[in-house]
Amino acid sequence: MRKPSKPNDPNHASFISNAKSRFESHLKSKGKSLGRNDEPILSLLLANHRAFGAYEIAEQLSKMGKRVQAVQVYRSLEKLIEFGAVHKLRTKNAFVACFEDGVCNSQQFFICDVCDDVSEIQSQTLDNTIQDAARKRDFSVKLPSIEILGVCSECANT
Amino acid sequence: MRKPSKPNDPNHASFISNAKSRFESHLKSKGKSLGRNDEPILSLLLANHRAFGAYEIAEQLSKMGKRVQAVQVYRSLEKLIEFGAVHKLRTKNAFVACFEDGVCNSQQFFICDVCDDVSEIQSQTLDNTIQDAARKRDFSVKLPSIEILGVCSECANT
DNA sequence: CCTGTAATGTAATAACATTACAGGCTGAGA
DNA sequence: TCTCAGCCTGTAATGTTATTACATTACAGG
Repeated sequence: MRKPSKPNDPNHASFISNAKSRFESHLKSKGKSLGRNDEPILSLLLANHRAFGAYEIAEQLSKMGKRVQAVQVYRSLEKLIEFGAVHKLRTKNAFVACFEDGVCNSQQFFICDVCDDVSEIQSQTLDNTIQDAARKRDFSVKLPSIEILGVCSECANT
Repeated sequence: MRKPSKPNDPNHASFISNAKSRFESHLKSKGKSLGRNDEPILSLLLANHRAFGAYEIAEQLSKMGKRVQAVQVYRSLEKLIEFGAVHKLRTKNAFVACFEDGVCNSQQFFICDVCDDVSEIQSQTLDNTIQDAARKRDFSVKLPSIEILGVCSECANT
């Protein structure tokens, strides 16, 4: 199983620039373009492995000299989410970068209560299990949201 | 597979009174008691198969002559959720009664985008799959939240 | 009666999210 | 090159969800 890129990975930098250029070409293909605010927001999220609230993002960027308000953050997030570069965690009302390579469709997260670390998984088994359950009840799945709260291994061992 | 009790079930009334008395004895066992607001809120939720926002609950009850504010609703909901009589849907910021018999630990929902119907399932397979995935990453699960948005069979056939 | 605990009521505010509107940039097509 | 449409931006206001703070009421047990 390939681990998703984390900020301490040696090739994290190249991962980030890849993610950005994928996003940009996606936007172009949809007649849109990379906005002035999109890049800093994506960077902030990619530089961390945890989720940020929208207002927290605004605050962080403002601290770094790039003054933005919440609404602008939400605008960028909307595009980023649509593309799959960012996911929304419903249990936290917060947003986290996607660290998977390529296009990401699934939405399966383990979220540590202690350190707030978010790790995304792509379990085909889990997907299949859900599809099976859905089929049994004749339910057509649009958007599965799976967020498992608990304690990660690092926090358990301290 | 046993279907959860729905408002149109012939034995729905007895299901409701069971749920209420279970909740009441649970409270007693914890040195608490059924509050003036708890019962109307639980009744409202049990009488419907969909999720209600907290403010919507407050509004409904107020209409019925029982004036309550959001904070009071949240207070009751907290108790009801802790007991397992009500679940919170994070994708909707809304609350739905638990229609399972007995104690409910799991949190697996199919939510219809069209009619807002919520159906809860208790898939052991799904639980196991998640536990497996968690074990692999040494993650200790506290609170899994699984909400599958889509279209239910009834809405698909119309 | 007094006291401690839980429940209640009311007001205010925090936290999260969206709408409305005015202005600015850019690129495709006349 | 002009220009107009579509997108992006900034600002303000508002809507929605959730919580805090504090004063009050209800009630059981000493």
